[in-house]
Amino acid sequence: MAALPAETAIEGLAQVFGLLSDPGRLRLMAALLEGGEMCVCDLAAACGQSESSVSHALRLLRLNRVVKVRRSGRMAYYSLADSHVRMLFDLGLTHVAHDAAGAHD
Amino acid sequence: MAALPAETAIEGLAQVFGLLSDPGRLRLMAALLEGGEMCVCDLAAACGQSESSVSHALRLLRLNRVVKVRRSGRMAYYSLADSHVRMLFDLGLTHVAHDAAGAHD
DNA sequence: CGCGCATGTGAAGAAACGCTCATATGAGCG
DNA sequence: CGCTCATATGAGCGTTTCTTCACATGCGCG
Repeated sequence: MAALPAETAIEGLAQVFGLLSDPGRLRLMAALLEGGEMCVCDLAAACGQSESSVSHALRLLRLNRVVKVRRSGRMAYYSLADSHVRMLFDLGLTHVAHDAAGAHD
Repeated sequence: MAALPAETAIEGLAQVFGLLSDPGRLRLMAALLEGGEMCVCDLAAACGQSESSVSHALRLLRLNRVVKVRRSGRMAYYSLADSHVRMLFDLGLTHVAHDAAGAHD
């Protein structure tokens, strides 16, 4: 990684932030931040989404190592894979708060 | 903010991360992180985008207080509004690096 | 003082995204 | 053993988002 590592990095960043740009996925992550570990149906109920869309969303998050899954019988228990999400949340909220306080469109 | 501040916060977070989910905008922000303050045409040249799309992108970023503008004659010099972007960048890159190292799909 | 460059904006087409419906797999239970 | 529940996946559709083109504004220069 010498010439333009920025290019690959930029693409990766866009992908990661893209995962965080959907309210539905954000709710799932927020629920996991609070609940620690939850199964798909509880997640769906807690976030007010269909189990299908939750499953689709979790697949994306799983493929990007944002969440991890533990299986027990026919249940799948999801949890956050690392602490980056919490930091990203807090940092994002800081900007949102600052933004709302300052001004907006 | 008592009952469900989460809902408003979630929407705000999604919007902020949505701004960061586009490679074009990310490149602009990266250029500003390095260059400090740049005009639209230099930004367009540095990021390999049309001046029009740069102008559109900068408008979004401006409306969300991510960048600020200083006008001098017919030129418009843009710079980052605060340090959140740099922190978000670093944190995002940490996840990308960790993700790439661990595994992916 | 009119022409050109830097920038800003609106509209339209293309592409990406998320949601829902239908269906598949696999585990537990009667 | 067959049925049902929890989850996973694929296809189709509606909506949003990005890019481009065309044109508007405003400053500076000859």
